[in-house]
Amino acid sequence: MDYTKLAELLYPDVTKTPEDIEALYPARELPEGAKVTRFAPSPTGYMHIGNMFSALIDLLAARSSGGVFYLRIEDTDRKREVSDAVPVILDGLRTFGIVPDEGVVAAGERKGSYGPYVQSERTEIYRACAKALVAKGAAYPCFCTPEELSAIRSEQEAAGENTGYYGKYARCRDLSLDDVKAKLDAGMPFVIRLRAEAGGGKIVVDDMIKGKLELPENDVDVVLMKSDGIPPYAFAHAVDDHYMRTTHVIRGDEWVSSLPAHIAIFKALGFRPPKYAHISPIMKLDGGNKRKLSKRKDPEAGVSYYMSKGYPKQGVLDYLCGIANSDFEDWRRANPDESIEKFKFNFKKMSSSGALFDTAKLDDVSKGVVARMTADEVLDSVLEWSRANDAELFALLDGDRDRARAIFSIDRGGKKGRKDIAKWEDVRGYVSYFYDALFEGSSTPENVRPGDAAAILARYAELYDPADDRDAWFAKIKTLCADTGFCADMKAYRADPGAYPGSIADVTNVIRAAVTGRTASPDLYDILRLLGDGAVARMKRAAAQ
RNA sequence: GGCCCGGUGGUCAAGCGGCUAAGACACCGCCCUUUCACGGCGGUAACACGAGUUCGAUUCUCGUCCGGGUCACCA
Repeated sequence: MDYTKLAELLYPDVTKTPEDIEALYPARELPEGAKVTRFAPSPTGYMHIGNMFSALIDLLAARSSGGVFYLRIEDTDRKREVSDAVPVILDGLRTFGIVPDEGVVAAGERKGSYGPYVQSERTEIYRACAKALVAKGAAYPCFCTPEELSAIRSEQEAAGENTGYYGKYARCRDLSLDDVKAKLDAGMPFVIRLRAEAGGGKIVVDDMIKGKLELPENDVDVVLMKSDGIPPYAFAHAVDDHYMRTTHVIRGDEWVSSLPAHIAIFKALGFRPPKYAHISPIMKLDGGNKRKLSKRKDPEAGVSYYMSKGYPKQGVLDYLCGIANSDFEDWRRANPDESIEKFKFNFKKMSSSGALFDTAKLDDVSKGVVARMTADEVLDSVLEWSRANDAELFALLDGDRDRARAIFSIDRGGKKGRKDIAKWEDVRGYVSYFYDALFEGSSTPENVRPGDAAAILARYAELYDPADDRDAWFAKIKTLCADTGFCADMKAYRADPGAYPGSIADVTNVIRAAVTGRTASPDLYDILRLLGDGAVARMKRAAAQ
């Protein structure tokens, strides 16, 4: 069989060779040990948190080694393609601060000299490689129809054999040149398949995360070019990552089972495979069992969820970094203001089993991040978020920015970091009592008798003067205690709680609850000053009830 | 079902033949505090099970069980 003729028959118009292409993409000039990574999403219009996680690992691996992180669009499945999906990916990445330095860096913006970075624009390259493979006898055309293939599969299933196009089931493997010519002339569609080598043995791959992986050698004649002339994932992966000079392929571990086929393709092409890092999926607890976060069932599986809730980017990033390398938390404590790109990321420290997504932990990390922000940073972020997600809140805040800034300034700065905002969605509740439109009404602490509470409020409404400074203000609280029989000295109170109707803590809480509707809030003195007459009105109203 | 991978407190996790088995989140208690927080201190709580190897197994081997992934002209 003259494979060259077969190749000519299949791809008469292809004149380029893999060597020609090779010359176009010389080795990258990077420092020793630099990692070239890539995030390669398909444009489905949806971004999974797991995808973002792997993009983060790409970024970390590249940055911590002085390498390059690029983004490639894998749009080889025309059926699944969604229009305008690329901006969704880019937006998701950008709002969480993951910005590639090469490839498709923004909608309509490409950078780098290893492109094109969109697979649908690379068919010329794939065709040249496919042709060369056929000419070498390493690949061949297959005319089997989907019906024939599924018949083969059922036959194999019935016989209890492995499914796939291999061995005796690979019917098109040894078609003669004339057979091929006849089928081509008849206009039959075809795919190009890899002529798999014997198989039966084992291959060992040293995964960056999972360590030694012992896998069965590939014996399936996998599809290299689909009948639409576009390659499926595996072939595109091999040629793109080779020509784009990727050093480390980081992807979900659902790919490890197809790794032998990928390695076989690299080998057939004469390319050296990259290093692989297969990351475990992010899981969720469901009815006592762990399972992969599902796009259909779990809203929190989508990156858009975190965008719409308004999680600050550093909160999400830090949480994810903590999942990636558990010593990240210590590093963050030691370097509170450093960019995560400075973190010395280590593949070996990644877990080889799937981590459960812990929203309580995410919230805690995120609260820590927000607690360190200045009032202006908080205001700007909340404004930006609410503009798109909470029009009422935006109008309130934007209507008087100075007042909004003053609200966010309470207990902020210095060592008093309050941790009550995890995400911008929480802000509405946090500021509600500062705005009559959002105020939910006064309440009374459970451990104070209603009569006492009313007396405290009525008296304090007379006593309170917005002009008082902090000391004068507190002196009046003490006066209030004396007037109502409550104990002004916490130590004395603790020594003999039964002797008083309550303590100064109860007194302040009565006022707090009347004014804010809750028993936990930032500094009362500051709140009262911001509320002014409104606070007094609330106290009077609550006292009258 | 075949083939891979995994199993340390409720969760994330250190650990690599000998330890009172780290730490973080959550929870509980105490302290600090004019309130609420923050913070500090302390507490409850774990090596899936069974064999083997070994003087000694959380660590090594095998089996069981459980969990996950994958078996397309989808990625």
